[in-house]
Amino acid sequence: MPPQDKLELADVARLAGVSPATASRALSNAYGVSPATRARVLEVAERVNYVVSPEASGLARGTRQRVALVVPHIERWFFGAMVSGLGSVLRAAGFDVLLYHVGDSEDRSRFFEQLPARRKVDAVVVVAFPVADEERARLELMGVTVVAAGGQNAAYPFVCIDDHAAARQAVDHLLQLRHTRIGMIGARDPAWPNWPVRPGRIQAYYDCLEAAGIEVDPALISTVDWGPEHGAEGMARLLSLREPPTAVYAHSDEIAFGAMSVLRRAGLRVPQDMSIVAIDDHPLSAFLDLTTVAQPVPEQGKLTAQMLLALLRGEETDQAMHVPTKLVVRGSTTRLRSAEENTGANM
Amino acid sequence: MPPQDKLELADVARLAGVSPATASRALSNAYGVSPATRARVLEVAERVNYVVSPEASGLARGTRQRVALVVPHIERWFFGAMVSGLGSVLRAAGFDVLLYHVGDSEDRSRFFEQLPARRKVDAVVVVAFPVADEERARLELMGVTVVAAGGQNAAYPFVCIDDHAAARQAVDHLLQLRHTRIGMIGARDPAWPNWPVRPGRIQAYYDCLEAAGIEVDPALISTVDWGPEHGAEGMARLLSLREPPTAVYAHSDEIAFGAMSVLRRAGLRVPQDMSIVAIDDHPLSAFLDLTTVAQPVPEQGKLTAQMLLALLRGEETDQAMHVPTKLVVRGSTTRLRSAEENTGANM
DNA sequence: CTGTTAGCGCTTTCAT
DNA sequence: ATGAAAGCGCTAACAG
Repeated sequence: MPPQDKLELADVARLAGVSPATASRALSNAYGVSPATRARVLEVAERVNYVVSPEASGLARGTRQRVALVVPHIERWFFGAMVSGLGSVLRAAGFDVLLYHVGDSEDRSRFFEQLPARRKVDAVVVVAFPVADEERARLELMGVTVVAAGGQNAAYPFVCIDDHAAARQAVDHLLQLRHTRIGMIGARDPAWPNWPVRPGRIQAYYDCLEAAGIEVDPALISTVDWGPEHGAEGMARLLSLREPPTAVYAHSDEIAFGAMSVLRRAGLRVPQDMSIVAIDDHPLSAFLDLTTVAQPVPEQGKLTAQMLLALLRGEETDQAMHVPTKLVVRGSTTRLRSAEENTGANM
Repeated sequence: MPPQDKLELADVARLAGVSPATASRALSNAYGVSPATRARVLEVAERVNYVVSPEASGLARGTRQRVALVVPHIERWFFGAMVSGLGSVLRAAGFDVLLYHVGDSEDRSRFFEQLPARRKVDAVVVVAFPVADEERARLELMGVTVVAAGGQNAAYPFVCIDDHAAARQAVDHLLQLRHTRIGMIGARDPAWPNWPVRPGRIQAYYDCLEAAGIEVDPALISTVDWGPEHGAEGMARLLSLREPPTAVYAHSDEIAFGAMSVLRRAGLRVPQDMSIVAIDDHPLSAFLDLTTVAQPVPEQGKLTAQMLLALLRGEETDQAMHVPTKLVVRGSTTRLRSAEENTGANM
């Protein structure tokens, strides 16, 4: 009996010999229905394969049970993993997930201009991207709870890693390996030019070097768009310096992958000729032997969702929540060798 | 004026000095409203920031304007890219995207048992996974259009690559490079044991070797779960053979990445000691110099969505649609060298 | 515990 | 071209 969805509550009620009201109560397991009646209604509903109309139910009860996920780059591991974590707890809580993929700045502005999620959701989660002031103003029009997953977003409660701490783990690792000429390949997001995506990842570089008494050489800092191809670009630039770094700290594993490919092509060995460390622990990093600072991504999604649910229940929650990161030492970093034991570090 | 969503059509109508009926017509740009009136209504709606209640509107007009995407592994590039393609055309057509992430077999059976999307969507897209018969039966209960993206699914209209052809491009490439001992690392999905995920990718191996007059050595076939860690496993097994292959064809780039890591650790060089080719053209493949058969993923998503929209409009469409693949030769494959010019190919 | 009665906010005949 | 009125399918008082 295919399009069984033609059956409505009234039918079930009639079949069960009760009023629609009672049937409704039985189905939504509210109080005030005798076990026998409820059982009968449930049995009938089951038998005829009945499901409530969410539109009607939502209209009547003024609820939506839906949350919007606004995601910039769904095809990237990080965002997918975040969505996966968010989704699992939201679904478990009976919420449906409406996905709004804002791949480029055009999608982005369309989303905030038109607010396609208006009146459709109880909350929105902005996944790992900074919300501009005007955008925040627009979002406000929706009048719903907003939280941020995987990126600090002063404006909303958020959960993410402590970028500064993570970056410190990376840079300190290099420092401990006695490197002093440490390059940094930083990432910006082309969709948000002039917006330092992860200020903490930059600041930590300065702070660590300073703490180690090393003066920052601006030439060693390369800022590129996100992505392996640009990581490659950044590395190439560093290699072209008269005095290249002996180690590089990349803002993300994917940047590092690109950097490593340039090194390989230049005939330089990792880690002997160049140490490299990054942040993320991408699923492929173990296979590329990349030393990195791991962050738990699906967990961040789950925590964000839990925070959101608490907020929706009207509970108080922290404005910020940080999850810990952990340095994973693999084969891409090694102790700086002194000049005499060195073999071909300078191109 | 934050929760502006309290305004209803009636308010707009009043403010514009018309009846709700007229206001409704004006907003849904139906016929039968004088330009002047329409303009006035639109102006008011705009000014007070009005949006229709999708629940009420949907209830009244019996429509949903939503499609469900059922996605197995959202954190993997392939699925994310597919979703991105699907989403862009669906959104452009005014549909909202409901995401159902079925990560493991438990999620899966829950999805098909409970059919959480019932009565919520106009269609469902199963993204790159085979639907079992019982599952199809359940899906039927929803009484909506179903299409498959990125994987053939005899049961539903679908768009995907021709696996057999793609695999042939890969294996023939190896054959042309004079390899004769060609290994295959095939992938199965742990969530669907005993289900050959991509039969065409296996069959083509047999067919190509046969066409080349080479007898298939079962020892050269290694079937593993999806993922780099298992690709590594598969490669290790092949390497442990008394007479290992000189080239390997992997079902997917991510399998190949794992395989390559094992080779590197074993001190074997790619491609000198082992050629390796795969299918996908993962965004990182260019940086790992992997020869592979590229498939256009977001395009498949777009095409699937277009096919779905056509179906929803009641048009006829092809039951199957194949997108072309293309061999991308990079550095992981090379001509088989004869024994005498060989250096250390046998562990 | 159960039935009756109003709506929820919008669309859509059917009149005018 | 516009308005009045009757629902769409369900839930939430309010009685009993």
